[in-house]
Amino acid sequence: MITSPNRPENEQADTLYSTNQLAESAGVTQRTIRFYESKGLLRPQFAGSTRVYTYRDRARLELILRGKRLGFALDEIAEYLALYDADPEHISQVRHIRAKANERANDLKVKLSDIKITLGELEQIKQDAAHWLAEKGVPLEVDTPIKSKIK
Amino acid sequence: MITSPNRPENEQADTLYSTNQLAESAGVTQRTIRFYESKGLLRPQFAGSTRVYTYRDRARLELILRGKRLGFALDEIAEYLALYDADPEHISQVRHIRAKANERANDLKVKLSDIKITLGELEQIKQDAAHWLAEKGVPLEVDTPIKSKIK
DNA sequence: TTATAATATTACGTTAACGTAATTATTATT
DNA sequence: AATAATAATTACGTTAACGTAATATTATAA
Repeated sequence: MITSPNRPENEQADTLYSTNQLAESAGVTQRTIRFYESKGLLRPQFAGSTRVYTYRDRARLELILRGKRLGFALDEIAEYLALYDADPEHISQVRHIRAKANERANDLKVKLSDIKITLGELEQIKQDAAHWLAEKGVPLEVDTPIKSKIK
Repeated sequence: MITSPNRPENEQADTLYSTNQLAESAGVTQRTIRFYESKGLLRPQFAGSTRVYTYRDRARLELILRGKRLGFALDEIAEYLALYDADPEHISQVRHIRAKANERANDLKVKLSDIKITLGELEQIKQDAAHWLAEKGVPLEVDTPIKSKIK
């Protein structure tokens, strides 16, 4: 109801993945996949005893990995995923989702600010270094044969 | 040389901190402070056997905590701090710093993009929820006595 | 149908980043 | 000087997030 992960355009809606395939396509190990399942983050279908993943599972995995890149713990990511899962019946549930989404957004705004500040500092460092090198009259980078060839 | 952390305006340049004071002022434990020292992230002065921290150490601690908020590991943060530490003699060192700063900036740009995407998704979730609630003709939030009082 | 390759299950191991004592100096206060 | 409050040292404990076998089941290919 609320929102659901989009199907990537360049991928068949009905593509199915084995554990291994899903893992490789995302650049993680099977262990990681089954670990996420054990934590309830992924819930594949089964064909007998073999796990079968759909593009939905793949999208969820992407969300998980993005959360990781942003430094969130798996249980925080689980909460985030729950915002997509819910097919809420009751008003209180929808309110809860809205509130949670808001919390999460606020967390992210702090990170956004941290990142901007840090990028500014890094830029400063880079400029200082560049000036220092310019004063010495030397190029910013070493002129490697490979680079000059590419250029 | 290159760049150094700024002294916070509203803090004396000569304020000194004990381990405990530094910890409390940053909202961490002494253990954390000494742990960071053991990893080489902080290098306080000593008065006898007692550690003495300056505003510089405090600034470094802030950098460390910001790095943590962004999901960086301590050894990555150590690399970042090294960009401030270095008082480089050689051209190769300055080039190295510039290159590292650039790498770091690129990492951060990925995170920045991740954050923006996620913020967009959260916004979508919030809007969906808001519309759903609007259709039902109910208010977005529960009207608590406290909130209405504040208002 | 047997060999080969994928999957699954089980379970112990590992690393980072501290937590949590317990014990031992130091320093400060009465 | 005795006591109390801080600080430091030492060291074992903990949690998250997997890694790394080892073994057992399928599933598939020859």
